[in-house]
Amino acid sequence: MSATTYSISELARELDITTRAIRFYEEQQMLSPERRGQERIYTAKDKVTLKLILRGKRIGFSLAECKELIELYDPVHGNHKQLHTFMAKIAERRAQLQQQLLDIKQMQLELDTAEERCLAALAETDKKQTVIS
Amino acid sequence: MSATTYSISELARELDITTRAIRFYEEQQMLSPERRGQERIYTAKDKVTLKLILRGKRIGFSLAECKELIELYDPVHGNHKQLHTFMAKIAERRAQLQQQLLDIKQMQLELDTAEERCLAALAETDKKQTVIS
DNA sequence: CCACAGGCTTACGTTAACGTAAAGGTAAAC
DNA sequence: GTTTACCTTTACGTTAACGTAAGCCTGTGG
Repeated sequence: MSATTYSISELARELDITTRAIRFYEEQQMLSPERRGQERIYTAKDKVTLKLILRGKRIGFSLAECKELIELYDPVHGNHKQLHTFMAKIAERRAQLQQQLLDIKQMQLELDTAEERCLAALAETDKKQTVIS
Repeated sequence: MSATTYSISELARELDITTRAIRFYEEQQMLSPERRGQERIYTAKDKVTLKLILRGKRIGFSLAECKELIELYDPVHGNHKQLHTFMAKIAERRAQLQQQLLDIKQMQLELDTAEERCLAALAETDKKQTVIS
């Protein structure tokens, strides 16, 4: 069970972020790596957490929201009331994601027509070019 | 052809944003409404532009990126070279959107399991509650 | 007449998410 | 033994996207 661990710069390289960013996420209590002396030692779980953060960011969540998402996967929260609020938040997120899906599909359609217009415009100028030359 | 127009606060109400935000978008050259004296007069086209901005924001684009998107719909750009760069940008966006779609679907799956775990935990505590009471 | 609702400009304030620099500790390599 | 390559902490700087406040103009209803 020799658990694989990472140094901060290893993780940074692998995930293509800066060490500063990783330390910042720790400041924000989204990570709490072990220490060997002063040095931070990251586990596979920490790496998963970081990936969750990055994915959250890609779909436009704030770090605070990402933190909430991470906490959903943390089995510490046994409180009855908390579970209910979490369920509510999950529902919220779900609705938000649904809206984003619609937005993205709409945007894709529009990129289609934008691209077509570009191509048409290019064909036009090409025709003129041909005539002139 | 009595074109329908809007005052700034009408638009703000309808789109659920502040007048400050609308003026800010104008500062950023994303809008250029007509004026009647000092007052800004917005057309249906302006409203469409605003909606584009808001949708762009929902899927995580910066205002600068939204501006580029808007310019894609602006028929002013007849330059050959520009059209090519625009096509490149469209391709970029398309890839980005594709990644977002994957991210969102993954996130939805994970919300599913998170929700299940919540429900399971609730069921557990409920059982105990029943036994105790 | 004047209060009031809306519009305008100018300008400083704010939050998020890091960037960047300074100053220093440690361990292996040359 | 001193460069090199990491690591650390502390702290001020920066950008985006508005918020907020101040001060002023303008039409309109009571």
